[in-house]
Amino acid sequence: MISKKAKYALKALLYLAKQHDRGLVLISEIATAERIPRKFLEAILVDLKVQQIVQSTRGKNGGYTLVKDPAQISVGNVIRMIDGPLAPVHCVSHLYYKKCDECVDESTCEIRLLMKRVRDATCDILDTTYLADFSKVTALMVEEEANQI
Amino acid sequence: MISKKAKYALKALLYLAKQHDRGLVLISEIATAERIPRKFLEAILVDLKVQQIVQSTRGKNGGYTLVKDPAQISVGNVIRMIDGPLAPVHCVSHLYYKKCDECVDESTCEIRLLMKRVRDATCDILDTTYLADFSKVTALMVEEEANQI
DNA sequence: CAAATCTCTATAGATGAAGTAGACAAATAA
DNA sequence: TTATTTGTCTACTTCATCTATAGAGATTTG
Repeated sequence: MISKKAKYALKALLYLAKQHDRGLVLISEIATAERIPRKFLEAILVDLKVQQIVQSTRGKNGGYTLVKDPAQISVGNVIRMIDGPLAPVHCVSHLYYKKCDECVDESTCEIRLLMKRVRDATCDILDTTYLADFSKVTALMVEEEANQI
Repeated sequence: MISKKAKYALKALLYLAKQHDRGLVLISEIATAERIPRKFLEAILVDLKVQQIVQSTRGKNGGYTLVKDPAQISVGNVIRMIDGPLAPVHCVSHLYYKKCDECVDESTCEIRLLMKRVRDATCDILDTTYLADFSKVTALMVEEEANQI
């Protein structure tokens, strides 16, 4: 299970992706639109700022915006930033690898081999899906492009 | 991430599967062999007993044994018994379905569609892998069959 | 300066994970 | 019957994490 925090982060980023060319977006606008507790969202956006996914401006007319292209922010990385490893056990994680305390011999652990398949299947999906791949986003972007002609 | 409890449950069941035809196995034997805290394992085995995966006998010469055939106990079900849903979000779980609090329209939620793919991929692996599928177990069973001739 | 925004620090309640302790009940064997 | 072995049950602890909330502070604009 991913945390609510990670889900909120995804929703917020998706919202920012939709508004990508409208400049800065208010925290409170995102919170209202996506029904995320405002103060909680603040904390999430700070995390995402530290990770250099978003940037912000203070003061009047301030707000948040994406730093990177929505086509370069993968869902997998967003979840990792908030929740940590996607793998079901630490011992099959690439980025958060840690040996199991109780494991006698990792190289022959059958559970590990099975969990590695789960990890790979999960990462195959989440690491190849980017914010820009969500159809609403792309549909909206196509619309906007059309409007710009 | 699955819990340690679920991992311990799997290891204990796998151990019981290996000893399947040797009758009752002591909690303390499993605990020592798999390096699981003994008292914690007790609690886990009670859970598995409630779920009718194992059965036990008290008193001298007592112990635990599997109730079902190792070829009929899937890893997915074991994890579900201990940890609950395999799905990354409740709203794509079959057995533990629950609507997301903040979701405006589930039918068009893009995150949901993506997570459904993750759930399906995970379940495809874990619900089709049974205790008997672990090679050590099967190898040992083959050996034992040979010895019985 | 006043208003609008983000920022930082602190706190808090609920929940669950992981584990421990100890008395209790049942089966068996001497 | 009694001692021993083994699982059972209840309760508790400790610690961490999740999900927030409150409020003062810093910054920018008009």
